[in-house]
Amino acid sequence: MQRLLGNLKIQIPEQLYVKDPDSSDLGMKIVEHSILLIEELGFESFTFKKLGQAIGSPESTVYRYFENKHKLLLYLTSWYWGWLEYKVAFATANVQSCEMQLENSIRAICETVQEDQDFSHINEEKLQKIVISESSKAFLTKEIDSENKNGYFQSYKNLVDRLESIISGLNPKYPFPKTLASTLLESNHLQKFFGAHIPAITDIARSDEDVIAFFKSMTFSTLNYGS
Amino acid sequence: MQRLLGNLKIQIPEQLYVKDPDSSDLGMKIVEHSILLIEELGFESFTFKKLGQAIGSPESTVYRYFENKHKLLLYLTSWYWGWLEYKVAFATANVQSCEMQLENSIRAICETVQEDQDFSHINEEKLQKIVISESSKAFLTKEIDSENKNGYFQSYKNLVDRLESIISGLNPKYPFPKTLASTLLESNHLQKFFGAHIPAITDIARSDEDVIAFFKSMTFSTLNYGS
DNA sequence: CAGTTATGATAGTAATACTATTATATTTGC
DNA sequence: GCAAATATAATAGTATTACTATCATAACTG
Repeated sequence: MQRLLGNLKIQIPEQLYVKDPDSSDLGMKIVEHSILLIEELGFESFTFKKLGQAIGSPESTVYRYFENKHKLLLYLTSWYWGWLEYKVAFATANVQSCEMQLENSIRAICETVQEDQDFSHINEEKLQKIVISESSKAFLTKEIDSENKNGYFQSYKNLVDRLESIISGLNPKYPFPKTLASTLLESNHLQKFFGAHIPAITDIARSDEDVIAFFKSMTFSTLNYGS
Repeated sequence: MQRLLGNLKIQIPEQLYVKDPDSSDLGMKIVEHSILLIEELGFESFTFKKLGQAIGSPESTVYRYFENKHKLLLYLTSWYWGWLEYKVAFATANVQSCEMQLENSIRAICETVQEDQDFSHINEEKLQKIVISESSKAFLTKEIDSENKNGYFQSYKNLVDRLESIISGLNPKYPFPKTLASTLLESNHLQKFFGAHIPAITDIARSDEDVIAFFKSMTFSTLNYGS
């Protein structure tokens, strides 16, 4: 998939930041380098102090944009979900056949970002790696209920809704369209991670085609569209 | 499922502990209360200091059994996988039909532990909740490759192997038996978590029957055993 | 009963995740 | 063009975490 529209801003729930990082050069630098650093160090070893060093600012400056690193992670994952929803929308636009819509969506979900597609300051390739390894830590917390209530997961819900309607378009009687959608999204990450790090528990090698074949077969046969 | 055999010890890779917690009363108390505390506080807020307070020992004592809380989590999840493998083995023993074996396995995987089945000092109900919310944190780390090399995930692999052979028993030509197995295990947790905390992204209510219906349909249709 | 091992009691340290304060730029409105 | 507001830098400080170390005592073992 080629470059997306140049001047399109991905919406992030404003509860996730103190000050919109898109509103200043410094804010964008914070986001840009947080992606580089989290990808490099892993989320546990990533700190605002290190991020401050990377951008040449004191850590207190970072705190003026994000309350803490958990919210920064939520911000980054929300950006990714928004971006992916956009990719799915694009991949299904003007496609008549529901089957083709779903197939294209699965490809969009499973496709490994190949190189920085330069959506401004965001390195999508590294962001995708972060999402694979770290995104579940954004919701697997004791604060999940209040955070969900506060709308922190809106971007994820939007994406699931879009996938749900594509799935239901193909088989309106299928009783688990959302479950299938969220399973596709999360399992894609897990299988990619297993393929790269615990190969004994998956048949997926490193190519996207394996993952796509698995999820296509799973999805279409579950929906009784035998693949 | 009723109580398992009384004097059966679940094997845990010995790299995961400094001193076998099963070898002393204090060790078992550590494991017992770590389950209660992690379930109560969540893994992030759980500390060895709090655990020490809970058992009336200084935190240095806890360190004599476990190097750090990450390894303790690996120990607990390994115990759970070992226990689940045992449950699956039991649920499929003497069952002739491959279909029935797989169905029973799916039930065993998805069944919510109803009450403490009192496998000695382990509260399986709470341990299962921990596995649902915290187990992926045990592998989603930057140290995954060396830890995998060191055999930290052996219990998980054993379980996946067992499921794989059941799946392949039903359809020997299916190319993704391990992927399907690990997807079942992980997605079951995720969907239970979503059902309880982010209901907008799943169709699963709180009953096990929904999850079982979803995974049965997914599994059998993928294996061309149309359900 | 001596020797070993396990545990308790206590202290200490570097790093983390913040919060606070003050000074200095930079931008904006008039 | 300047005062006022705002953003950032510089620096300090604090409670907690995740350990490590030391020494005394209790318990078990041969």
